[in-house]
Amino acid sequence: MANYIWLNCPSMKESITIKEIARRLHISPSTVSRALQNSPRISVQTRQAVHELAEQLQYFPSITARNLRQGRTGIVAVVLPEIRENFFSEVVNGIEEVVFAAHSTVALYQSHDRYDREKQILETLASNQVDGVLLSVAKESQQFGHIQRLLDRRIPIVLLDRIPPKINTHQVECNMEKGAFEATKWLARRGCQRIALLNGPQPLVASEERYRGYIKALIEAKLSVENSLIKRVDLTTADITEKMNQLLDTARPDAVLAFNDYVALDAMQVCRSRGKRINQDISFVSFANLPLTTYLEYPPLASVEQHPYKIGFTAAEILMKINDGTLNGAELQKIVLEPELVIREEKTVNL
Amino acid sequence: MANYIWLNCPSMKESITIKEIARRLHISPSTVSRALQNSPRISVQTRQAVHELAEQLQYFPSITARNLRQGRTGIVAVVLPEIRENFFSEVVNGIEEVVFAAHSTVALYQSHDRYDREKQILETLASNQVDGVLLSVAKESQQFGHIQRLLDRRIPIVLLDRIPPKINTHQVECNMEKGAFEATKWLARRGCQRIALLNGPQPLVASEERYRGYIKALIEAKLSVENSLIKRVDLTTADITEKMNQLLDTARPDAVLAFNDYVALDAMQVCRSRGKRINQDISFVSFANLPLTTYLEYPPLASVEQHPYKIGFTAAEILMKINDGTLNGAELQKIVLEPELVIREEKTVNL
DNA sequence: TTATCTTAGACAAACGTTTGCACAACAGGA
DNA sequence: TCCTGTTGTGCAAACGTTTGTCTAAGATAA
Repeated sequence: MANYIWLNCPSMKESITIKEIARRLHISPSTVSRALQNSPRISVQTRQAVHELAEQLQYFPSITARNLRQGRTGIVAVVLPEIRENFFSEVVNGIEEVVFAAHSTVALYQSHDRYDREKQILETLASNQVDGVLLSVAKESQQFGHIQRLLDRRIPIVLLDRIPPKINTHQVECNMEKGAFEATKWLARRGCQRIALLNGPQPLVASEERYRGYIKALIEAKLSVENSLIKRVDLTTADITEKMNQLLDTARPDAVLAFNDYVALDAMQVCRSRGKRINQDISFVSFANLPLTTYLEYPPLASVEQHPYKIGFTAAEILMKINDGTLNGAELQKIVLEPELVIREEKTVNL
Repeated sequence: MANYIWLNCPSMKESITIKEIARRLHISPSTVSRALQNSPRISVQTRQAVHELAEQLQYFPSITARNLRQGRTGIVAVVLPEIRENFFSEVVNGIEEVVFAAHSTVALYQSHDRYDREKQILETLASNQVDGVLLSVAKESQQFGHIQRLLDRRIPIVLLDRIPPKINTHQVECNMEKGAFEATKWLARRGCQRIALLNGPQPLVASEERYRGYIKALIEAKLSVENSLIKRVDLTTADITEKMNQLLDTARPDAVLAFNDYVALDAMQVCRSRGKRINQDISFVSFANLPLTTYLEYPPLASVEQHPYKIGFTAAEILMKINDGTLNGAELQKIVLEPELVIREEKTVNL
């Protein structure tokens, strides 16, 4: 109520446009437009006059109008499962760096790992006519028609990290087979003989990759592959606890390669509660290299760093290059980054 | 190169518009527009026909055109220090929920706690003509002209959590004075006599608030206020370590109220390395209630929950209500949420 | 029958840019 | 004098919506 007269005062509302500048300088809007773009077709005097007046009047171009005219929006949609996961917030960091530098805007959407939400988001994007989409699919998603529909609308998409099968578009991921291979090999070299794999859920490509790397390393190290040493978890604490207990009961592992740090941490709780000394009776290696592990009494001995920042950065770069024509959108970019095995200084229990 | 002829094929590029639907149904575009909006001015038959054809042709409205016409952008800019901090990613979650439901878009910007970056971002926003800004200022920022300039351009701003002085706009924060008060009182009731305060840096309003609540509780509990029990840290591990060591050397605290969970964790490392038994010889309480604390051997006994999700949610709601006229932008909203002291089940060292 | 009211829809302007084309003025060369 | 360039600018259309006003036809009432 307070200031409603003031708010309705029309003179305050009018924002100055190209037309207004043109009117004041007695020239045409097209001239002003070109002058602002520093077109060589406009004389230096006119250009200067326009720039001065624009500055003086605090002119800001209407991005909306420009977008409409030019058929672009300057918006890059980022669709991720959950930014509170450190991996994804780092991905966003990498993306933002590139997109901001290119004077575009990051529009953020979270699927919270739910298929229906992801679908709804992509449908929204179709009408928003974004310049491109960076997508990491939800854990839950099993069908991918929504992605294909966006591609059909000629919206460039770059898939990050979680790459669904059968979708033919640009992608950036980290070679987790190699990561699992290196991690397992490292455990074997350290003398571990019974290395367990606490893998992720079946449908995830990431689980498949880790499995392959693990097996490959066992073979190379001449260790036998035992099914009792391999478990899949659905990433809930309850399930992780159950499977870790099963491992301890039946397989007597001396090391565990965990799907990610969270799985490792939950599994370690189980081991501790059963009197095992972490990294002494049983060694842990996992994926992700979360910053929180620095605060742990007994963090995993090593972690496979997946370079999330670089994944985001690279994916965003591909999109920007496609949009400015540096890269031909028709040639699909499929980039595989190399992971890195980060070894921590060893902390063992000394009672 | 591959498909460039195909890409240039004009027939593929044309997206269907209201005009196209109108042409096919031999009616005018305005009728189509109104039909799509289910205007009662259009007959039921026509409405149905329009909807059917729109569906069949996969019509998506051009948000850009609509925005231009309606003088809005549908974009809410979110400017935060760092989304990898759990607090802020939860804030984003709350914001996204509201903004997405209102069919608007979240544009994300991170200042990385740097003043120059924050300034640059807000300048960009001025020309992008966003519908509103949700801002949590950078730790580094001491001057706030960039915020005022945005307000001068009639762009509604809601400040979150970190509220700078002298800026008169909407704000949502959590009452940290009360949080500190409750936390300190709880420690006192538990029998702690020498409660230290490991506070944040001077310029932060948040530090001031915690200080006041701490003092108030000490007085109420009839404990003496000792300067040697109060330290300020700059939130780096090095400084925290130094100040915690000073505390142990000179003040013999039996409890520590830490600025946030990270400060608490670093300080606890120091205590452990000096042989103190956490939550037995020295009790910890802090702010934030990070999820990582569930994985800790000895988490802080209690944490002051600041409800970041709710902060984001509330702030976004204010913005949306201002923009749809439910709320008058001229009446400033200053909302203070109540914190909550979360008590953990006690874990003590049992050697 | 005429006057008034409703209904369903059409017309056209507007939002603020950008850009292809036209054009006037002036120059230089033949 | 005419032709051809060059330079600087204006005109108008276009991007895809939304919305105020107008109209024609039919309905109702006097």
